[in-house]
Amino acid sequence: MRGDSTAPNADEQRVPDRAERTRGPRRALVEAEILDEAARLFATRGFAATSMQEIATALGTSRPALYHYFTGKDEILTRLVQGLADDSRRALDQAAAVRGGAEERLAGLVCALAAPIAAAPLRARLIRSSLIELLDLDGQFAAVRDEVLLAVSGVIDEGCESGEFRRCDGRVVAFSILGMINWLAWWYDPATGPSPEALTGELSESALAMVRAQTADHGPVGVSGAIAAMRRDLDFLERTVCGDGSVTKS
Amino acid sequence: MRGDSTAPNADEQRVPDRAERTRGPRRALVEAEILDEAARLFATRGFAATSMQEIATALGTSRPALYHYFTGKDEILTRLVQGLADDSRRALDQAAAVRGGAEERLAGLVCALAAPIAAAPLRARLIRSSLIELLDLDGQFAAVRDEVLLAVSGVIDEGCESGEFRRCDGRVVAFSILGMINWLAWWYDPATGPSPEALTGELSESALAMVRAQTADHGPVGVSGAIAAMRRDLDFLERTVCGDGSVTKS
DNA sequence: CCTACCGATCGGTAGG
DNA sequence: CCTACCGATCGGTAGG
Repeated sequence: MRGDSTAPNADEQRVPDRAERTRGPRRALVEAEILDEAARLFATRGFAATSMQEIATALGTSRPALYHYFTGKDEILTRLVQGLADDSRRALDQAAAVRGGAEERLAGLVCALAAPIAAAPLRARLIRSSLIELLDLDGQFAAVRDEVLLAVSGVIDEGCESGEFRRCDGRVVAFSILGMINWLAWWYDPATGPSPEALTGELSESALAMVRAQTADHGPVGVSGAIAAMRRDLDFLERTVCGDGSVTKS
Repeated sequence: MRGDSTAPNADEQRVPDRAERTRGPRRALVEAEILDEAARLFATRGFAATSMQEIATALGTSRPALYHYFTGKDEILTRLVQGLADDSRRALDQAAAVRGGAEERLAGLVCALAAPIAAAPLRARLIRSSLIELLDLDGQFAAVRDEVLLAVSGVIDEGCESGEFRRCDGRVVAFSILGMINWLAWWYDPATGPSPEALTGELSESALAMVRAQTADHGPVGVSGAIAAMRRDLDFLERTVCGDGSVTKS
Protein backbone atom coordinates (compact mmCIF):
# COMPACT_ATOMS: atom_id res chain seq x y z
CA MET A 1 0.00 0.00 0.00
CA ARG A 2 1.47 3.32 -1.05
CA GLY A 3 -0.84 5.46 1.04
CA ASP A 4 -3.10 8.22 -0.16
CA SER A 5 -0.51 10.13 -2.15
CA THR A 6 -1.69 8.31 -5.25
CA ALA A 7 -5.30 9.38 -4.81
CA PRO A 8 -6.33 11.33 -7.92
CA ASN A 9 -7.81 14.27 -6.08
CA ALA A 10 -4.83 14.69 -3.78
CA ASP A 11 -2.54 14.43 -6.76
CA GLU A 12 -4.23 17.26 -8.57
CA GLN A 13 -3.85 19.50 -5.57
CA ARG A 14 -0.25 18.54 -4.80
CA VAL A 15 1.31 18.59 -8.25
CA PRO A 16 0.79 21.88 -10.10
CA ASP A 17 -0.74 21.57 -13.53
CA ARG A 18 1.42 22.30 -16.54
CA ALA A 19 -0.76 25.29 -17.27
CA GLU A 20 -0.48 26.47 -13.68
CA ARG A 21 3.32 26.33 -13.76
CA THR A 22 3.64 28.19 -17.04
CA ARG A 23 0.74 30.61 -17.11
CA GLY A 24 -0.46 30.95 -13.52
CA PRO A 25 -3.30 29.53 -11.41
CA ARG A 26 -6.01 31.57 -13.12
CA ARG A 27 -5.40 29.91 -16.48
CA ALA A 28 -5.34 26.44 -14.94
CA LEU A 29 -8.72 27.08 -13.33
CA VAL A 30 -10.33 28.19 -16.58
CA GLU A 31 -8.80 25.28 -18.48
CA ALA A 32 -10.22 22.85 -15.92
CA GLU A 33 -13.67 24.43 -16.34
CA ILE A 34 -13.49 24.10 -20.12
CA LEU A 35 -12.30 20.49 -19.89
CA ASP A 36 -15.09 19.59 -17.49
CA GLU A 37 -17.84 21.09 -19.63
CA ALA A 38 -16.37 19.64 -22.82
CA ALA A 39 -16.21 16.18 -21.25
CA ARG A 40 -19.89 16.41 -20.33
CA LEU A 41 -20.90 17.44 -23.85
CA PHE A 42 -18.62 14.98 -25.66
CA ALA A 43 -19.95 12.14 -23.50
CA THR A 44 -23.62 13.01 -24.02
CA ARG A 45 -23.64 14.23 -27.65
CA GLY A 46 -20.49 12.72 -29.10
CA PHE A 47 -17.25 14.42 -30.09
CA ALA A 48 -17.92 15.11 -33.76
CA ALA A 49 -21.49 16.22 -33.04
CA THR A 50 -20.38 18.73 -30.40
CA SER A 51 -19.45 22.16 -31.73
CA MET A 52 -17.07 24.61 -30.11
CA GLN A 53 -20.00 27.03 -29.98
CA GLU A 54 -21.95 24.63 -27.75
CA ILE A 55 -19.04 24.43 -25.34
CA ALA A 56 -18.68 28.21 -25.31
CA THR A 57 -22.41 28.76 -24.75
CA ALA A 58 -22.52 26.24 -21.92
CA LEU A 59 -19.68 28.12 -20.26
CA GLY A 60 -21.24 31.54 -20.88
CA THR A 61 -18.37 32.72 -23.03
CA SER A 62 -17.61 33.22 -26.72
CA ARG A 63 -16.29 30.62 -29.12
CA PRO A 64 -13.04 32.42 -30.03
CA ALA A 65 -12.25 32.70 -26.33
CA LEU A 66 -11.80 28.93 -26.18
CA TYR A 67 -8.97 29.17 -28.70
CA HIS A 68 -7.03 31.27 -26.23
CA TYR A 69 -6.76 28.24 -23.94
CA PHE A 70 -6.65 25.40 -26.44
CA THR A 71 -5.38 25.22 -30.01
CA GLY A 72 -8.61 23.53 -31.07
CA LYS A 73 -11.21 20.89 -30.41
CA ASP A 74 -8.69 18.11 -30.88
CA GLU A 75 -6.45 19.39 -28.09
CA ILE A 76 -9.38 19.47 -25.66
CA LEU A 77 -10.15 15.83 -26.37
CA THR A 78 -6.47 14.90 -26.24
CA ARG A 79 -6.07 16.48 -22.80
CA LEU A 80 -9.19 14.70 -21.53
CA VAL A 81 -8.03 11.30 -22.75
CA GLN A 82 -4.55 11.86 -21.35
CA GLY A 83 -6.19 12.44 -17.98
CA LEU A 84 -7.97 9.10 -18.29
CA ALA A 85 -4.73 7.39 -19.26
CA ASP A 86 -3.10 8.91 -16.16
CA ASP A 87 -5.92 7.45 -14.05
CA SER A 88 -5.20 3.99 -15.44
CA ARG A 89 -1.47 4.35 -14.84
CA ARG A 90 -2.03 5.46 -11.26
CA ALA A 91 -4.35 2.49 -10.77
CA LEU A 92 -1.66 0.11 -12.05
CA ASP A 93 0.95 1.66 -9.72
CA GLN A 94 -1.41 1.40 -6.78
CA ALA A 95 -2.31 -2.22 -7.56
CA ALA A 96 1.33 -3.19 -8.12
CA ALA A 97 2.01 -2.30 -4.48
CA VAL A 98 -0.48 -4.88 -3.22
CA ARG A 99 1.25 -7.93 -1.77
CA GLY A 100 -0.31 -11.34 -1.32
CA GLY A 101 -1.75 -14.20 -3.35
CA ALA A 102 -3.43 -13.97 -6.73
CA GLU A 103 -6.77 -13.28 -5.03
CA GLU A 104 -5.56 -10.23 -3.15
CA ARG A 105 -3.69 -8.85 -6.15
CA LEU A 106 -6.67 -9.32 -8.47
CA ALA A 107 -8.98 -7.64 -5.96
CA GLY A 108 -6.52 -4.76 -5.74
CA LEU A 109 -6.47 -4.38 -9.51
CA VAL A 110 -10.26 -4.40 -9.81
CA CYS A 111 -10.71 -1.81 -7.05
CA ALA A 112 -7.97 0.46 -8.39
CA LEU A 113 -9.28 0.32 -11.97
CA ALA A 114 -12.94 0.73 -11.03
CA ALA A 115 -12.54 3.59 -8.55
CA PRO A 116 -11.76 6.42 -11.04
CA ILE A 117 -14.58 5.26 -13.33
CA ALA A 118 -17.06 5.23 -10.45
CA ALA A 119 -15.83 8.69 -9.43
CA ALA A 120 -16.44 10.22 -12.88
CA PRO A 121 -18.49 7.90 -15.14
CA LEU A 122 -19.24 10.61 -17.70
CA ARG A 123 -15.56 11.25 -18.34
CA ALA A 124 -14.79 7.56 -18.56
CA ARG A 125 -17.23 7.17 -21.44
CA LEU A 126 -14.90 9.20 -23.61
CA ILE A 127 -12.45 6.33 -23.92
CA ARG A 128 -14.73 4.29 -26.17
CA SER A 129 -16.74 7.05 -27.79
CA SER A 130 -13.88 9.27 -28.93
CA LEU A 131 -10.83 7.08 -29.46
CA ILE A 132 -12.78 6.25 -32.60
CA GLU A 133 -12.97 9.81 -33.81
CA LEU A 134 -9.40 10.95 -33.18
CA LEU A 135 -7.22 8.12 -34.37
CA ASP A 136 -3.97 9.66 -33.10
CA LEU A 137 -5.20 9.18 -29.56
CA ASP A 138 -5.54 5.46 -29.99
CA GLY A 139 -1.79 5.08 -30.36
CA GLN A 140 -1.13 7.09 -27.21
CA PHE A 141 -3.64 5.10 -25.24
CA ALA A 142 -2.68 1.70 -26.62
CA ALA A 143 0.38 1.35 -24.38
CA VAL A 144 -1.39 1.80 -21.05
CA ARG A 145 -4.35 -0.25 -22.29
CA ASP A 146 -2.04 -3.16 -23.09
CA GLU A 147 -0.39 -2.82 -19.68
CA VAL A 148 -3.78 -3.05 -17.97
CA LEU A 149 -4.72 -6.15 -19.95
CA LEU A 150 -1.39 -7.82 -19.22
CA ALA A 151 -1.64 -7.01 -15.52
CA VAL A 152 -5.10 -8.56 -15.21
CA SER A 153 -4.52 -11.59 -17.44
CA GLY A 154 -1.11 -12.10 -15.80
CA VAL A 155 -2.48 -12.38 -12.27
CA ILE A 156 -5.25 -14.67 -13.55
CA ASP A 157 -2.76 -16.99 -15.22
CA GLU A 158 -0.67 -17.07 -12.03
CA GLY A 159 -3.70 -17.94 -9.94
CA CYS A 160 -4.61 -20.60 -12.50
CA GLU A 161 -1.24 -22.29 -12.26
CA SER A 162 -1.05 -22.09 -8.48
CA GLY A 163 -4.48 -23.68 -8.18
CA GLU A 164 -6.08 -20.67 -6.49
CA PHE A 165 -8.19 -20.07 -9.59
CA ARG A 166 -10.17 -22.39 -11.82
CA ARG A 167 -8.75 -23.35 -15.19
CA CYS A 168 -9.80 -20.71 -17.68
CA ASP A 169 -8.67 -18.69 -20.67
CA GLY A 170 -6.79 -15.84 -18.95
CA ARG A 171 -7.26 -13.51 -21.90
CA VAL A 172 -11.02 -14.03 -22.21
CA VAL A 173 -11.60 -13.77 -18.46
CA ALA A 174 -9.39 -10.66 -18.26
CA PHE A 175 -11.48 -8.99 -20.95
CA SER A 176 -14.63 -10.10 -19.14
CA ILE A 177 -13.47 -8.48 -15.90
CA LEU A 178 -12.37 -5.33 -17.72
CA GLY A 179 -15.74 -5.21 -19.49
CA MET A 180 -17.49 -5.49 -16.15
CA ILE A 181 -15.40 -2.57 -14.86
CA ASN A 182 -15.54 -0.35 -17.93
CA TRP A 183 -19.29 -0.82 -18.38
CA LEU A 184 -19.71 1.13 -15.12
CA ALA A 185 -19.32 4.31 -17.13
CA TRP A 186 -22.59 3.62 -18.96
CA TRP A 187 -24.88 2.71 -16.07
CA TYR A 188 -23.47 3.73 -12.70
CA ASP A 189 -24.86 6.89 -11.17
CA PRO A 190 -23.31 7.85 -7.82
CA ALA A 191 -26.50 9.73 -6.95
CA THR A 192 -28.94 6.81 -7.22
CA GLY A 193 -26.73 3.70 -7.03
CA PRO A 194 -24.64 2.26 -4.20
CA SER A 195 -21.69 4.22 -2.84
CA PRO A 196 -18.41 3.99 -4.79
CA GLU A 197 -16.89 2.02 -1.92
CA ALA A 198 -19.74 -0.51 -1.85
CA LEU A 199 -19.62 -0.73 -5.63
CA THR A 200 -15.89 -1.45 -5.95
CA GLY A 201 -16.26 -3.99 -3.17
CA GLU A 202 -19.09 -5.72 -5.00
CA LEU A 203 -17.15 -5.69 -8.28
CA SER A 204 -13.98 -7.19 -6.80
CA GLU A 205 -16.12 -9.82 -5.07
CA SER A 206 -17.73 -10.69 -8.40
CA ALA A 207 -14.37 -10.81 -10.16
CA LEU A 208 -12.91 -13.13 -7.53
CA ALA A 209 -15.98 -15.40 -7.60
CA MET A 210 -15.58 -15.56 -11.37
CA VAL A 211 -12.11 -17.11 -11.22
CA ARG A 212 -11.95 -18.79 -7.81
CA ALA A 213 -11.52 -22.54 -7.90
CA GLN A 214 -14.80 -24.24 -7.03
CA THR A 215 -15.92 -27.68 -6.07
CA ALA A 216 -16.64 -30.00 -8.91
CA ASP A 217 -20.13 -31.14 -7.88
CA HIS A 218 -21.70 -28.72 -10.35
CA GLY A 219 -21.17 -30.18 -13.78
CA PRO A 220 -20.69 -28.06 -16.86
CA VAL A 221 -23.88 -26.61 -18.33
CA GLY A 222 -24.95 -28.22 -21.56
CA VAL A 223 -22.93 -29.67 -24.38
CA SER A 224 -21.28 -26.36 -25.25
CA GLY A 225 -20.33 -25.90 -21.60
CA ALA A 226 -18.69 -29.30 -21.45
CA ILE A 227 -16.78 -28.66 -24.66
CA ALA A 228 -15.71 -25.25 -23.40
CA ALA A 229 -14.52 -26.81 -20.15
CA MET A 230 -12.50 -29.45 -21.98
CA ARG A 231 -11.01 -26.82 -24.24
CA ARG A 232 -9.88 -24.89 -21.17
CA ASP A 233 -8.36 -28.02 -19.70
CA LEU A 234 -6.54 -28.76 -22.94
CA ASP A 235 -5.19 -25.20 -23.06
CA PHE A 236 -4.05 -25.55 -19.47
CA LEU A 237 -2.33 -28.88 -20.17
CA GLU A 238 -0.69 -27.45 -23.26
CA ARG A 239 0.74 -24.53 -21.34
CA THR A 240 1.85 -26.68 -18.43
CA VAL A 241 3.28 -29.71 -20.23
CA CYS A 242 4.53 -28.22 -23.48
CA GLY A 243 5.91 -25.13 -21.81
CA ASP A 244 5.24 -21.52 -22.53
CA GLY A 245 4.82 -19.34 -25.58
CA SER A 246 5.47 -21.86 -28.34
CA VAL A 247 1.89 -22.44 -29.36
CA THR A 248 0.10 -19.40 -28.01
CA LYS A 249 -2.23 -17.63 -30.34
CA SER A 250 -1.84 -13.91 -30.17
CA MET B 1 -41.29 -23.06 -26.99
CA ARG B 2 -41.18 -21.25 -30.29
CA GLY B 3 -38.83 -23.68 -31.95
CA ASP B 4 -35.92 -22.78 -34.19
CA SER B 5 -37.84 -20.16 -36.11
CA THR B 6 -36.20 -17.62 -33.82
CA ALA B 7 -32.71 -18.39 -35.11
CA PRO B 8 -31.39 -15.16 -36.67
CA ASN B 9 -29.98 -16.71 -39.82
CA ALA B 10 -32.99 -18.84 -40.53
CA ASP B 11 -35.22 -15.86 -39.96
CA GLU B 12 -33.49 -13.77 -42.57
CA GLN B 13 -33.87 -16.48 -45.17
CA ARG B 14 -37.42 -17.48 -44.37
CA VAL B 15 -39.15 -14.17 -43.78
CA PRO B 16 -38.86 -11.71 -46.70
CA ASP B 17 -37.55 -8.28 -45.80
CA ARG B 18 -39.94 -5.35 -45.88
CA ALA B 19 -38.02 -3.98 -48.84
CA GLU B 20 -38.14 -7.33 -50.57
CA ARG B 21 -41.90 -7.58 -50.23
CA THR B 22 -42.59 -4.08 -51.50
CA ARG B 23 -39.84 -3.38 -54.02
CA GLY B 24 -38.43 -6.75 -55.06
CA PRO B 25 -35.42 -8.84 -54.12
CA ARG B 26 -32.93 -6.65 -56.00
CA ARG B 27 -33.64 -3.65 -53.78
CA ALA B 28 -33.44 -5.70 -50.57
CA LEU B 29 -30.01 -6.94 -51.60
CA VAL B 30 -28.68 -3.46 -52.28
CA GLU B 31 -30.13 -2.14 -49.01
CA ALA B 32 -28.39 -4.93 -47.10
CA GLU B 33 -25.08 -4.03 -48.77
CA ILE B 34 -25.45 -0.37 -47.83
CA LEU B 35 -26.38 -1.22 -44.25
CA ASP B 36 -23.39 -3.52 -43.89
CA GLU B 37 -20.88 -0.99 -45.19
CA ALA B 38 -22.43 1.85 -43.17
CA ALA B 39 -22.26 -0.24 -40.00
CA ARG B 40 -18.56 -0.86 -40.59
CA LEU B 41 -17.83 2.84 -41.13
CA PHE B 42 -20.04 4.11 -38.29
CA ALA B 43 -18.39 1.66 -35.89
CA THR B 44 -14.83 2.56 -36.87
CA ARG B 45 -15.11 6.30 -37.55
CA GLY B 46 -18.23 7.30 -35.64
CA PHE B 47 -21.64 8.29 -36.99
CA ALA B 48 -21.24 12.06 -37.19
CA ALA B 49 -17.71 11.74 -38.58
CA THR B 50 -18.80 9.44 -41.40
CA SER B 51 -20.06 11.19 -44.54
CA MET B 52 -22.48 9.77 -47.04
CA GLN B 53 -19.70 10.21 -49.58
CA GLU B 54 -17.48 7.77 -47.65
CA ILE B 55 -20.25 5.17 -47.63
CA ALA B 56 -20.86 5.66 -51.35
CA THR B 57 -17.14 5.48 -52.18
CA ALA B 58 -16.69 2.30 -50.17
CA LEU B 59 -19.54 0.75 -52.15
CA GLY B 60 -18.22 1.96 -55.50
CA THR B 61 -21.31 4.01 -56.20
CA SER B 62 -22.36 7.64 -56.10
CA ARG B 63 -23.68 9.51 -53.13
CA PRO B 64 -27.07 10.44 -54.65
CA ALA B 65 -27.67 6.77 -55.34
CA LEU B 66 -27.84 6.14 -51.60
CA TYR B 67 -30.81 8.48 -51.33
CA HIS B 68 -32.77 6.23 -53.63
CA TYR B 69 -32.68 3.51 -50.97
CA PHE B 70 -32.73 5.56 -47.78
CA THR B 71 -34.22 8.96 -46.99
CA GLY B 72 -30.94 9.98 -45.37
CA LYS B 73 -28.12 9.13 -43.01
CA ASP B 74 -30.45 9.04 -40.02
CA GLU B 75 -32.61 6.32 -41.54
CA ILE B 76 -29.55 4.15 -42.17
CA LEU B 77 -28.57 4.36 -38.51
CA THR B 78 -32.16 3.83 -37.40
CA ARG B 79 -32.45 0.64 -39.47
CA LEU B 80 -29.14 -0.65 -38.08
CA VAL B 81 -30.11 -0.04 -34.48
CA GLN B 82 -33.54 -1.60 -35.04
CA GLY B 83 -31.73 -4.71 -36.25
CA LEU B 84 -29.71 -4.78 -33.02
CA ALA B 85 -32.88 -4.35 -30.98
CA ASP B 86 -34.41 -7.27 -32.90
CA ASP B 87 -31.35 -9.37 -32.00
CA SER B 88 -31.89 -8.62 -28.33
CA ARG B 89 -35.57 -9.43 -28.54
CA ARG B 90 -34.89 -12.73 -30.30
CA ALA B 91 -32.33 -13.52 -27.60
CA LEU B 92 -34.89 -12.87 -24.89
CA ASP B 93 -37.44 -15.10 -26.64
CA GLN B 94 -34.89 -17.85 -27.06
CA ALA B 95 -33.77 -17.62 -23.43
CA ALA B 96 -37.35 -17.54 -22.17
CA ALA B 97 -37.84 -21.01 -23.65
CA VAL B 98 -35.10 -22.48 -21.47
CA ARG B 99 -36.52 -24.54 -18.62
CA GLY B 100 -34.70 -25.42 -15.43
CA GLY B 101 -33.18 -23.80 -12.38
CA ALA B 102 -31.73 -20.33 -12.14
CA GLU B 103 -28.36 -21.65 -13.34
CA GLU B 104 -29.66 -23.06 -16.59
CA ARG B 105 -31.81 -20.01 -17.29
CA LEU B 106 -28.96 -17.59 -16.59
CA ALA B 107 -26.63 -19.60 -18.84
CA GLY B 108 -29.28 -19.52 -21.55
CA LEU B 109 -29.59 -15.76 -21.26
CA VAL B 110 -25.84 -15.19 -21.42
CA CYS B 111 -25.41 -17.44 -24.46
CA ALA B 112 -28.39 -15.95 -26.29
CA LEU B 113 -27.31 -12.36 -25.61
CA ALA B 114 -23.63 -12.92 -26.40
CA ALA B 115 -24.08 -14.91 -29.61
CA PRO B 116 -25.23 -12.07 -31.91
CA ILE B 117 -22.49 -9.79 -30.56
CA ALA B 118 -19.84 -12.45 -31.17
CA ALA B 119 -21.26 -12.98 -34.66
CA ALA B 120 -20.99 -9.29 -35.62
CA PRO B 121 -18.93 -7.32 -33.06
CA LEU B 122 -18.56 -4.29 -35.34
CA ARG B 123 -22.30 -3.85 -35.64
CA ALA B 124 -22.81 -4.28 -31.91
CA ARG B 125 -20.52 -1.32 -31.20
CA LEU B 126 -23.15 0.96 -32.70
CA ILE B 127 -25.37 0.64 -29.66
CA ARG B 128 -23.10 2.69 -27.45
CA SER B 129 -21.42 4.88 -30.04
CA SER B 130 -24.50 6.14 -31.83
CA LEU B 131 -27.41 6.12 -29.42
CA ILE B 132 -25.61 9.23 -28.24
CA GLU B 133 -25.75 10.97 -31.58
CA LEU B 134 -29.36 10.26 -32.57
CA LEU B 135 -31.38 10.85 -29.45
CA ASP B 136 -34.65 9.59 -30.93
CA LEU B 137 -33.18 6.11 -31.12
CA ASP B 138 -32.57 5.97 -27.39
CA GLY B 139 -36.29 6.00 -26.71
CA GLN B 140 -36.91 3.15 -29.16
CA PHE B 141 -34.13 1.07 -27.69
CA ALA B 142 -34.90 1.81 -24.05
CA ALA B 143 -37.77 -0.69 -23.87
CA VAL B 144 -35.83 -3.76 -24.98
CA ARG B 145 -32.81 -2.65 -22.96
CA ASP B 146 -34.92 -2.52 -19.81
CA GLU B 147 -36.37 -5.93 -20.61
CA VAL B 148 -32.89 -7.40 -20.91
CA LEU B 149 -31.83 -5.92 -17.59
CA LEU B 150 -34.98 -7.16 -15.86
CA ALA B 151 -34.56 -10.65 -17.31
CA VAL B 152 -30.98 -10.94 -16.07
CA SER B 153 -31.46 -9.32 -12.67
CA GLY B 154 -34.70 -11.27 -12.23
CA VAL B 155 -33.12 -14.68 -12.66
CA ILE B 156 -30.27 -13.62 -10.37
CA ASP B 157 -32.67 -12.55 -7.66
CA GLU B 158 -34.54 -15.85 -7.99
CA GLY B 159 -31.33 -17.84 -7.69
CA CYS B 160 -30.39 -15.72 -4.71
CA GLU B 161 -33.63 -16.49 -2.90
CA SER B 162 -33.59 -20.18 -3.72
CA GLY B 163 -30.04 -20.50 -2.40
CA GLU B 164 -28.56 -21.52 -5.74
CA PHE B 165 -26.69 -18.22 -5.94
CA ARG B 166 -24.67 -16.30 -3.39
CA ARG B 167 -26.20 -13.25 -1.77
CA CYS B 168 -25.47 -10.27 -3.99
CA ASP B 169 -26.93 -7.07 -5.40
CA GLY B 170 -28.94 -8.41 -8.36
CA ARG B 171 -28.84 -5.08 -10.16
CA VAL B 172 -25.09 -4.57 -9.87
CA VAL B 173 -24.31 -8.17 -10.80
CA ALA B 174 -26.72 -8.01 -13.74
CA PHE B 175 -24.96 -4.92 -15.07
CA SER B 176 -21.62 -6.65 -14.49
CA ILE B 177 -22.69 -9.65 -16.57
CA LEU B 178 -24.15 -7.40 -19.27
CA GLY B 179 -20.92 -5.40 -19.30
CA MET B 180 -18.93 -8.59 -19.72
CA ILE B 181 -21.16 -9.53 -22.67
CA ASN B 182 -21.39 -6.12 -24.32
CA TRP B 183 -17.65 -5.48 -24.04
CA LEU B 184 -17.18 -8.31 -26.52
CA ALA B 185 -17.95 -5.84 -29.27
CA TRP B 186 -14.75 -3.91 -28.51
CA TRP B 187 -12.21 -6.72 -28.26
CA TYR B 188 -13.48 -9.97 -29.75
CA ASP B 189 -12.23 -10.86 -33.20
CA PRO B 190 -13.63 -14.13 -34.61
CA ALA B 191 -10.54 -14.41 -36.83
CA THR B 192 -7.91 -14.47 -34.07
CA GLY B 193 -9.85 -15.31 -30.91
CA PRO B 194 -11.65 -18.47 -29.83
CA SER B 195 -14.65 -19.69 -31.81
CA PRO B 196 -18.01 -18.08 -31.06
CA GLU B 197 -19.18 -21.36 -29.52
CA ALA B 198 -16.15 -21.62 -27.23
CA LEU B 199 -16.52 -17.96 -26.34
CA THR B 200 -20.20 -18.07 -25.36
CA GLY B 201 -19.47 -21.21 -23.37
CA GLU B 202 -16.64 -19.47 -21.53
CA LEU B 203 -18.80 -16.41 -20.86
CA SER B 204 -21.74 -18.33 -19.47
CA GLU B 205 -19.31 -20.34 -17.33
CA SER B 206 -17.84 -17.08 -16.00
CA ALA B 207 -21.28 -15.61 -15.35
CA LEU B 208 -22.39 -18.69 -13.44
CA ALA B 209 -19.18 -18.79 -11.41
CA MET B 210 -19.79 -15.15 -10.55
CA VAL B 211 -23.11 -15.82 -8.82
CA ARG B 212 -22.97 -19.48 -7.83
CA ALA B 213 -23.04 -20.22 -4.11
CA GLN B 214 -19.59 -21.51 -3.32
CA THR B 215 -18.25 -24.04 -0.90
CA ALA B 216 -14.92 -23.86 0.84
CA ASP B 217 -12.99 -26.90 -0.38
CA HIS B 218 -11.01 -26.62 -3.58
CA GLY B 219 -11.13 -29.29 -6.24
CA PRO B 220 -8.06 -31.18 -7.39
CA VAL B 221 -5.52 -28.99 -9.12
CA GLY B 222 -2.60 -29.39 -11.50
CA VAL B 223 -2.17 -31.78 -14.41
CA SER B 224 -3.91 -34.72 -12.76
CA GLY B 225 -6.82 -32.46 -11.82
CA ALA B 226 -7.19 -31.25 -15.39
CA ILE B 227 -7.19 -34.81 -16.71
CA ALA B 228 -9.78 -35.85 -14.13
CA ALA B 229 -11.95 -32.89 -15.05
CA MET B 230 -11.77 -33.75 -18.75
CA ARG B 231 -12.75 -37.34 -17.99
CA ARG B 232 -15.83 -36.01 -16.16
CA ASP B 233 -16.69 -33.79 -19.09
CA LEU B 234 -16.31 -36.66 -21.54
CA ASP B 235 -18.64 -38.79 -19.43
CA PHE B 236 -21.13 -35.95 -19.43
CA LEU B 237 -20.93 -35.57 -23.19
CA GLU B 238 -21.36 -39.31 -23.68
CA ARG B 239 -24.50 -39.32 -21.56
CA THR B 240 -25.92 -36.25 -23.22
CA VAL B 241 -25.11 -36.83 -26.86
CA CYS B 242 -25.23 -40.64 -27.14
CA GLY B 243 -27.84 -41.36 -24.46
CA ASP B 244 -30.40 -38.74 -25.37
CA GLY B 245 -30.13 -39.30 -29.07
CA SER B 246 -31.12 -35.79 -30.04
CA VAL B 247 -28.01 -33.76 -30.60
CA THR B 248 -28.98 -30.13 -30.26
CA LYS B 249 -26.93 -27.97 -32.50
CA SER B 250 -26.61 -24.38 -31.24
C1' DC C 1 -11.13 38.32 -25.01
C1' DC C 2 -15.26 39.96 -29.18
C1' DT C 3 -16.63 40.94 -34.28
C1' DA C 4 -16.00 39.57 -38.56
C1' DC C 5 -14.96 36.41 -41.83
C1' DC C 6 -12.21 32.54 -44.59
C1' DG C 7 -11.77 27.89 -47.20
C1' DA C 8 -13.72 23.45 -47.00
C1' DT C 9 -17.18 20.34 -46.57
C1' DC C 10 -21.52 18.69 -44.76
C1' DG C 11 -26.36 16.22 -45.89
C1' DG C 12 -29.73 16.36 -49.18
C1' DT C 13 -31.94 17.16 -53.93
C1' DA C 14 -32.69 19.52 -58.34
C1' DG C 15 -33.19 18.33 -63.61
C1' DG C 16 -32.01 14.96 -67.29
C1' DC D 1 -44.63 4.71 -68.31
C1' DC D 2 -41.32 2.39 -64.80
C1' DT D 3 -36.66 1.57 -62.31
C1' DA D 4 -32.13 2.83 -61.17
C1' DC D 5 -28.95 5.84 -61.21
C1' DC D 6 -25.51 10.22 -62.69
C1' DG D 7 -23.20 15.02 -62.74
C1' DA D 8 -23.82 19.20 -60.70
C1' DT D 9 -25.14 22.13 -57.24
C1' DC D 10 -28.43 23.75 -53.64
C1' DG D 11 -28.70 26.27 -48.72
C1' DG D 12 -26.46 26.03 -44.04
C1' DT D 13 -22.86 25.50 -40.99
C1' DA D 14 -18.62 23.44 -39.24
C1' DG D 15 -13.73 24.52 -37.17
C1' DG D 16 -10.50 27.92 -37.07
